[in-house]
Amino acid sequence: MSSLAEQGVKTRILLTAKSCFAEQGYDGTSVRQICQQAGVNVSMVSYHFGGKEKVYEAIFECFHHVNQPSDFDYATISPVEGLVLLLRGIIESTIRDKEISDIIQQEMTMHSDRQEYILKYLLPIWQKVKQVLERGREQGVFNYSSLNQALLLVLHASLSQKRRGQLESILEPEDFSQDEIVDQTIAFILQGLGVKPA
Amino acid sequence: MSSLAEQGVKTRILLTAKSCFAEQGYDGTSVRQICQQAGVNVSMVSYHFGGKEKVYEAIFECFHHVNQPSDFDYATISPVEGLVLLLRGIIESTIRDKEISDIIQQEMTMHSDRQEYILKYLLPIWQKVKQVLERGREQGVFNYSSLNQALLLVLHASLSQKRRGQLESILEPEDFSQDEIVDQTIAFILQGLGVKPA
DNA sequence: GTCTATAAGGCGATAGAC
DNA sequence: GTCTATCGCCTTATAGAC
Repeated sequence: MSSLAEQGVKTRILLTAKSCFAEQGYDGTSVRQICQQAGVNVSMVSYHFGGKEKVYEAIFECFHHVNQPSDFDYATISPVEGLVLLLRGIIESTIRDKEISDIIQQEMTMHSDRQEYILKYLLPIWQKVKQVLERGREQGVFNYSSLNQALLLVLHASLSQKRRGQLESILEPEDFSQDEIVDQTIAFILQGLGVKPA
Repeated sequence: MSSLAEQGVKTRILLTAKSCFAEQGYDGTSVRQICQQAGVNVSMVSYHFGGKEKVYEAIFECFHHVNQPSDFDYATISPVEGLVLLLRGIIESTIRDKEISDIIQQEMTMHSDRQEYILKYLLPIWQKVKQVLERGREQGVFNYSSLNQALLLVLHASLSQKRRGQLESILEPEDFSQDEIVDQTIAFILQGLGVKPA
């Protein structure tokens, strides 16, 4: 049922494009390649989406939900709990949909016009992280000098899964479950922020 | 003296290409654009380098020194000191030459053939970081569950400067010196690894 | 070493047939 | 909704003049 071959044309284009953009980048992927790989005629991209750029946008409209911050009430939970919730959401979404997360990572290092589009989805989450960090410092549970630097460090650390592929050759054959990896990442970040173990 | 206009043709191409690749990616940059921006005839790329791909390789041969690990003797320094030395080298090199560091970051998320070329320069350093982490855990100064995960976290945290541009809109107008930023990054990582403050 | 001119092909997009 | 055929542009690379 979820096999590519059984999906409709529009979905096949969308899923194939997502995979290609993630592996080769936007400029490194041609409309022709997407369509060939999706088993679809070249003209279908223009017909169903209106062009290559629109396919790109459609990918995000379709899959942005995976990266949405969980809503919580500041009054009822502590900064540490809030941060853990946010981090868990961010880290799990990068593991759940590696392709989207790769596309985002690529676009963020380039200075493309497409970046603006992506930021629309990411900034609200980053803003939340920032607020939690600030509140935590006010309450004395987080200990850092620069709010900016802390925010950057926290966001980068939560992307730590990204380079597994490249480091494969020097990594150990450990096996931790996905949940354990998420927990270890969160623990590292909390320690880095100077949170005392409970 | 270091103005682009006063350099030789080969150097102008190299510097301009580095800037373009960093901003737009390899596939997003054309030979024609590089040459126009460098004030040089299109054919000069083939003549001096042998093609676009060779220009890319030449960039790394030319600038890899900035990312070389400082050599130190394991017998005379502690794991913490060794890690600090390595991290300082990595972090400072990403700040010193943002372009190279952007190019590396782009290529690492894509699955291109060019990646192999970059890894040649990076793996030795990552290997050193891994060894120091391992030794530190044996001696009880580092505290982490998964060596792989610790390595990934440390390497990602040391790239935390990378997203300043995108986060600009939500960052505070703080001003810390470059040295302070490096120190804060290292402090975060050490704390994350469970190192007790001296 | 540097230039112009051009080759050979891929690109995104679409008009028009079915 | 899907296909073929094609347009016009841009790409990398180079042959040959100076």
